[in-house]
Amino acid sequence: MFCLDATKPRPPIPSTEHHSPTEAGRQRQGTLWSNLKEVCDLLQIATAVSVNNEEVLFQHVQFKNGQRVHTIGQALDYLYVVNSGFLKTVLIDESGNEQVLSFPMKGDLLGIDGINTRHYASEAVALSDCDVILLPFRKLIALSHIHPALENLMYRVMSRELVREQAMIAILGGLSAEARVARFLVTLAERFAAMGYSSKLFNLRMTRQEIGSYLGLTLETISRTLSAFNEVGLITVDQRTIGIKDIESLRTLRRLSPRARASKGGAAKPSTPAHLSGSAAPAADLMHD
Amino acid sequence: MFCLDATKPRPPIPSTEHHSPTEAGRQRQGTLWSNLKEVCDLLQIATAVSVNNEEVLFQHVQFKNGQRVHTIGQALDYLYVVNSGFLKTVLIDESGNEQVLSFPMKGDLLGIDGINTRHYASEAVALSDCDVILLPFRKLIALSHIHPALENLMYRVMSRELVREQAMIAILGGLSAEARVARFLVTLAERFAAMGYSSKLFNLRMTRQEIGSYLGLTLETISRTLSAFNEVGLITVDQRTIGIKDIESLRTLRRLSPRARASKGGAAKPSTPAHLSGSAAPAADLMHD
DNA sequence: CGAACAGTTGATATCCCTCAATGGCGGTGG
DNA sequence: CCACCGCCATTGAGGGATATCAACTGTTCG
Repeated sequence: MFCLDATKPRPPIPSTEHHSPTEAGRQRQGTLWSNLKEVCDLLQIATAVSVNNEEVLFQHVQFKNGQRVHTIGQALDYLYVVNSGFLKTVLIDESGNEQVLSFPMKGDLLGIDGINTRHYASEAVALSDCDVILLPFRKLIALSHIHPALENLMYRVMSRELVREQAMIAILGGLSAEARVARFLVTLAERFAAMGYSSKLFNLRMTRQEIGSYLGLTLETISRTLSAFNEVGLITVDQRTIGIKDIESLRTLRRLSPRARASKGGAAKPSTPAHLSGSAAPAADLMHD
Repeated sequence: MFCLDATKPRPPIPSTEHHSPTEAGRQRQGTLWSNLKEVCDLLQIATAVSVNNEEVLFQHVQFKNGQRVHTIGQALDYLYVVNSGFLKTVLIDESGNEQVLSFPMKGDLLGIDGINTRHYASEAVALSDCDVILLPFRKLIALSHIHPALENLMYRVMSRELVREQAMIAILGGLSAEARVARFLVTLAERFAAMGYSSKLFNLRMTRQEIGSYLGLTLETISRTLSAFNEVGLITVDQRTIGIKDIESLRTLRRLSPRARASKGGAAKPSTPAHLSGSAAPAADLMHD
């Protein structure tokens, strides 16, 4: 039902005992529920002490493509853990423009930006059908008093999110359009890999417009840059299907050489990727000295 | 007893003197110490329950201009609360370039980006002589078990920081150079006001280079933009001394009109600020539709 | 099938970066 | 004291990266 169709049929995670390969939780009264341990596992942080508590169960909720998990200003009652599916979080500026902040997927925690004011500061929208676990905030805090490992996990997840945003600031502040798109693809590939999906071939869940907003660029620049990467053989592009051909070059790319960017029907694709300039190969057109 | 008097005789410019008169703490054995309540007050979050604990004291440490409070990769032993002075936090990218992430000042909490990995993810450098309170991380967590208000405060401070970074991402992702500088000045003015200093006249603690890194611009662009704002009468500039003349226009500014930007000796400064285009006055040269 | 939306590509405009020269300011040492 | 030096800031000229505007195609979905 979830649609990472670009990959071969491979069970995404080393399947654990008592639930489906991709989704945590067990049926009860027609809805899915997860215990504390499953939630912690999902958050991907190696909890020193494994939490075992079968009494407390957290309810799953499904959201259809386009539905909002929470909106700006809404009172904070829950945090949310994504169990499956893809979302975006956005800020709406004073004149109604959307700024995409992140593309949460399986294992990500939503809502922590609302803890300070007790009202969500951003909006979370499903980009595909999603399965999300509800964590009643007050109950969660109470639980953390019983399970120090959970308290520890909360701090770490929030800190991790902070570091991610710092990295985003560095990308927006210092990198060229091409480098931003390259990093975006690498990060996406790594996240897919961490989820057990193919990191070589995947589908983008978001529009060029949304990618552009996320990276501080226009949709046309996203489209052009992907085409340029395709031209040079770094990736393949077909609409939203992306194939990663040379992740190492993407990882270190600072800027395509002018020749590579200009080429159209001309001398394209020599087998050696001398078209690129990355940190390892100091060339004349590097961005930072 | 202690002297958290943000209302009092205010030094118009917190310029060269090393310590402002608004410092918490009491002397003991030649060094300053603060109790838990003072720390919570400093963090500026209205703690529902006031924490009273005279037994636990936190040590102050002084840093001179240029000294580092913590560095990237260093083991996380403390969080730090700024009691006085000004700092920057920076990321160092793979080729040694500095990316400024924030300009912490009184009441800001440093080090939380290190909680996840137990190693600081960024570097904090003093931009003036600073007085900083050491919060031993483990002790802090232990204390939070005794004082629920402190636990609450920790979550809120981290969430607040997250929201600040989201705002930064939105600025970098969506605003023009002029709008970024304008927002920077407004934010700075508001923070000075919150600290009890003048929001109309203050000294920048950082170089144009550092502002540029922070805002994703070059030092020349910062300089030019400040000059342009000065030209139009929004601010006065003399080296690092900034006078705010029209904070409302700065707050809503999207872009200076081409005319205003070009003017040099020409028809400058009509008394009505029709030079500006902000969200309230839709003009032809707005950035977003 | 057609309308709305998503994506591609081209031509042009422009914002901001890069490179360069100059001047101010604060230290330091003769 | 003043010359000198390094760092910071200002300003100009020019170019390049990216936005903007526009046309066209492909896709989706009622």
